[in-house]
Amino acid sequence: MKSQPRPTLHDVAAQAGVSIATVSRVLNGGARIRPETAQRVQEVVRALGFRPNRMGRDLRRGQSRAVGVLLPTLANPVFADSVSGIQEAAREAGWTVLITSSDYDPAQERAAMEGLLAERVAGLIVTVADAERSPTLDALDEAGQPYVLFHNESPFPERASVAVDNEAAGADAARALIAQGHRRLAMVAGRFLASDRSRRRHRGFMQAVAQAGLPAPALIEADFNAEAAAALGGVFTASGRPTGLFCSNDLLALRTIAGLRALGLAVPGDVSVIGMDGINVGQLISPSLASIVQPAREMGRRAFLHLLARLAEASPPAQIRLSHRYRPGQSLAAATPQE
Amino acid sequence: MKSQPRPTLHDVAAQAGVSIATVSRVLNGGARIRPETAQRVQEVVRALGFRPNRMGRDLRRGQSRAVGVLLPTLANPVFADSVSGIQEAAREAGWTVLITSSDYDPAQERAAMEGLLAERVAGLIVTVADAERSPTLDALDEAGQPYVLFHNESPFPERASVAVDNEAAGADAARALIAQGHRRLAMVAGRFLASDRSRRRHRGFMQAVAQAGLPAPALIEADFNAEAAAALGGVFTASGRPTGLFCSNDLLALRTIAGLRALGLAVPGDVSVIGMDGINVGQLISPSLASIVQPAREMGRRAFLHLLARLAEASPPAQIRLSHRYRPGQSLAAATPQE
DNA sequence: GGAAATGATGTAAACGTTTTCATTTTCATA
DNA sequence: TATGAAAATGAAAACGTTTACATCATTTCC
Repeated sequence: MKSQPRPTLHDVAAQAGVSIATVSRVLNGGARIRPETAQRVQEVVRALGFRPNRMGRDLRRGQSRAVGVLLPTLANPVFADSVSGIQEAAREAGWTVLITSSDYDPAQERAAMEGLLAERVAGLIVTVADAERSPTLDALDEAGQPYVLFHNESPFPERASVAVDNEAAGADAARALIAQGHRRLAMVAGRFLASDRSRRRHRGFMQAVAQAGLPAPALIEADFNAEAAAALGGVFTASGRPTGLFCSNDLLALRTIAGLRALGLAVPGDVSVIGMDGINVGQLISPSLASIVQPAREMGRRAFLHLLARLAEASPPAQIRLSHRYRPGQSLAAATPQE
Repeated sequence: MKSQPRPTLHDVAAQAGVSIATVSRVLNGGARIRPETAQRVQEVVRALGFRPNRMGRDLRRGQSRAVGVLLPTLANPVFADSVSGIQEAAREAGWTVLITSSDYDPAQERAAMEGLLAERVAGLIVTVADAERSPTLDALDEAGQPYVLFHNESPFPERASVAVDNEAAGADAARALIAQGHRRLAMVAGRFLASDRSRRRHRGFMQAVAQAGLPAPALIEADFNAEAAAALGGVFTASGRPTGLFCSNDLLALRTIAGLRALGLAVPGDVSVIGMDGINVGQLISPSLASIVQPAREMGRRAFLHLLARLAEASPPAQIRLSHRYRPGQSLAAATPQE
């Protein structure tokens, strides 16, 4: 079955005995049309199953009611959920969403962004590795492309963003561990402190620990792909090993727990672990994962809405901070007194 | 900073002292152009940072080198991975991917599909709840819209599809349990046997069990959102309760295991569990999740490539079956002899 | 009852490309 | 050098919309 040509404005106009301009006006509203004419047109539109051709419309308008989204990966549920939020808000507004992912690779990040620009998206929602030093962002600025940072925070106030307060989140993670009596802490970060997210969480974590008068936590950098156990080994064979661990995201926390298990350490028996993101599976597993929860879906919604506002020049760039919250889990238990 | 107007073919043509037709030809290749002219044009293109406007191009071509993807949800990693595969293949081919999700809701499914059609995508990759009875698919057929079923299998050979052999997968799950000495089995499905995937897996599972001469397994329908424990309670309080459980997907398996735990049953101590999909987190948790693995990413790639072939009318509709495989996990252990 | 204002609709240009067809240039051959 | 085929390029139409402007019909007001 070959797809027969879809009806155009001309077909509708001919059938309804009016001009294409009138049809267009009926469809777009806002113009004065005689009610009976409007109704007749509507009927033909329905009868023919007419849908405006987006290409013609966009070309004429000079804008494609589409936003581009650039994320590290969809494999991390926190991003998948964020995307759902974006899509939800976009659908309500009648916009289209183009999604690309960078797999944490700067080259792919740049290429994906170029692709979105070629698509003539009206604006972008981007999560970059490091918003404080990003060629990708510089290129966007230079091109004058409107965008909203997502999950990133920028030191430049003219760069709009939607994120949680990662520094405060790191601090809250520390306090959650400390409140359960943990005194020797450590943080596990992905292969980057080349990530502003990780860095901020780390900074907040360190500050809260220092404020509590505790010794400075070790920082364990564990490559996402390598065996987490290897990286953990160094810190955990030493005497006086940490009893409380903050992992910079939940997926990493799961890997870390698996690594600890491989080392013969029990969670939370020997070590308590808290992650960040609040992914759903964290609550299904045993021990359930304590985490600093990000409102991923809501963040997506807000990012889209803020971008829309920016595009309409209805609002100046804002650095929107949504609030995170601590979700207890079995992976974070009270420190054993003798430790 | 306002985005200044991007250069068009006209700008390039003027600057290079040729006509827009020549520029177009240089860019699209396939036409005979004097090398020196081509080079001059290329230089101007680079200098001006010209990128062809997709709207103009698509409008003229009458086709929007874009494919639409309709999935139940991105929250299930098996779909997120599938999308990555699609995007990867699409990027290589220079196509754009539009993603929508239905959240398992027929109304949203239909609405999302309408949205994609309005977008004038060239073709669709769709996962529907039930491919054997789907108004959505009927509508697509009627509109003459090319599409490829994804994760679905259709009884109609003219409907192209890319999926694993779900029936065989169900059978393999049964055999994996049986091979470990389990004799009393049950299957847990989501809120639907209104899903062809679940039905096929169920059918294969039942057949393999019957073939082994074992009593027919109970079917437990557990709403995804409700407490799985409730649904499980009925089967597991009775004497002679099952020792082997096949869950129709991994996410459901995780929920089920949590439900069993709530009932005071240990996995795999009291009950062995095998899921399906092979999501990554399954290998991070403890006990690790035994599963029938789908090659999600590869399925995505193949779905896109097959759709492309169909669009080019380079191949007739095929029902492509990719092979699944059994991945052992700690959640499936040998049955205790006395059981 | 006529002028002016208002309301409804039509005409045509424009958006940036690709592509058909016509035209010019090039170059080998007679 | 004249001829013509082949190669290179240009002119213009078309894709389906939106919208400024023009036009026509209707009402309103004196």
